[in-house]
Amino acid sequence: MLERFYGSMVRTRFAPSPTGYMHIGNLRTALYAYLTARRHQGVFILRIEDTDQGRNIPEAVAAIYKGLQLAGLDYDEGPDKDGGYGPYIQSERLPIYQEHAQRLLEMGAAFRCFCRKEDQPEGDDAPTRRDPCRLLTPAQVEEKMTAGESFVIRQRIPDGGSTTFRDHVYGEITVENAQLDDQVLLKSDGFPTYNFANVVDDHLMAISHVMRGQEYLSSTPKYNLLYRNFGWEVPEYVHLPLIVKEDGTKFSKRLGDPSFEDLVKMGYLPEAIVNYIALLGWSPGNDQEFFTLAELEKVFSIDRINKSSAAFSFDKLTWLNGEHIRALSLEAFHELALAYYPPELADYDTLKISELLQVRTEKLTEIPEMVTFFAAVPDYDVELYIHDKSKSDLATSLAVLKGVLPLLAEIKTFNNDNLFLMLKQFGKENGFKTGTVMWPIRTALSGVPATPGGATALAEILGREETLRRVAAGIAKLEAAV
RNA sequence: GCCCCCAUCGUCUAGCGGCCUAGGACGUGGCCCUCUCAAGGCCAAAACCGGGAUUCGAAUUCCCGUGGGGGCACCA
Repeated sequence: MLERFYGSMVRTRFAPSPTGYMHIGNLRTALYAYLTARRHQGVFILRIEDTDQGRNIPEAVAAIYKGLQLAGLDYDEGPDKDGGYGPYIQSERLPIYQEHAQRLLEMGAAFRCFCRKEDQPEGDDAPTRRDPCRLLTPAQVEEKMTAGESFVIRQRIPDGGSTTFRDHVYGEITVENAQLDDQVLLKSDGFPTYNFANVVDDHLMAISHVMRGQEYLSSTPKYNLLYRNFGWEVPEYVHLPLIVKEDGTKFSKRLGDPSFEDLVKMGYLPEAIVNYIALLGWSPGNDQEFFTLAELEKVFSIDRINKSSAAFSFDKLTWLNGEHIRALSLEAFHELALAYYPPELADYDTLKISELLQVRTEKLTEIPEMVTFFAAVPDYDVELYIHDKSKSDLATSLAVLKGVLPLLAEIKTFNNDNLFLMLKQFGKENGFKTGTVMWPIRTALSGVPATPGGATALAEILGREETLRRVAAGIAKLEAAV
């Protein structure tokens, strides 16, 4: 399906409006556009769509750069990377839109509309598709203009007929022109609407594949009419299915759903989010689910994009995040984990702690909770020593702890392997299962029912001195209870 | 209201007329491993929205219905 472009350059673009954050749907659009460009040795372009003067957030453009960088989507052309098709910020292209609107006016494909915004009907039903101003005579237009009345420029939709276009994922779509409205192309403030700017820019920037959300599907015929008016070749269209929540409602930042940046703050790795997002609406055709960006660049294909909307599953993202965490080198994971360790852990060998944590961490944010016991044993219930599976109860626990205390004090090399062998031997000699020996020690050392690593691993990290102190405290606690 | 789109396990999906007693993954349940918890291994429950039509044969093609989503802004 892409044959037509194998001979020429594939150029895709990501054209966000500066809202201050990277919406998940936008991230996926950017990803797919990026992957399509990379897959065909094409060019990926960043264009800023800041044509809504009432909605611009000053720092928002920086957020776009940051988001793309975080995701690893580097662009070949953009505001700060001139590729000869600039400017790449729409607010800097105003004369271009005005000139093109003028051409449309001259060929009769557009007209000036002097209606006041307040006069426009805004009901849910029976929208006026044909604007009354399209009937104004040149003299009337002249009169209103000299009177200084403000106006917008609207597209003149043909009265009859229909418009058909082909979309790569949705196939052929036909819409009656009667269904299309005389949309505004140029606002009264001189800025273009998205509907106009995207057509002009996509053509002028030689975009080969227009990739965007499915919400633009029904207005695409209007864009095609514009391309036809200008005599331009229509680009390839690739509309992407929506991303929704598991309850089927829209995934929206405004409704409290996290943005890309929010997800990172929640402890998800950017590469895991990118991996997960790639699978939301696309599948490789085999069973592989773990992908690095580099791998995606090799296998991504427009032909395998799905039509139906996909629900965002935090469960699956979390699992995939765990996969990415485990795929990290210990050093890389350690560096990430460091930021989540409480300062009290500084006394310990945190690299060893990281080693225990890596296989047990699904989200970085759950790290603090998993390691607090290293800093201090919480006030735990003595019942914690009772554990059926380990055949451990208060009596065995007390006996084990007491028997093991001197051994721990004497053992020459205080490390995981030696401790394990020694304690196992202790169990054998005293008729205890290994688990019966380990359970009370682990409990005394941590005060929590589950820890990253077992008794001996914790002991090694805590060191002989602290281990003895905690075991002694455990003995005291048990003696008080018995 | 009008127009457009979509429809396989709870979720993401494979399937592009016979290979389907519908495959994989997440999640869920069980077992194994085991020094707790994870990780890992094994197993289980779990789906083709409904009705017609085409065909020797339909999850796959067509039509109708139903359900869901999107659009109809001087927002993108």
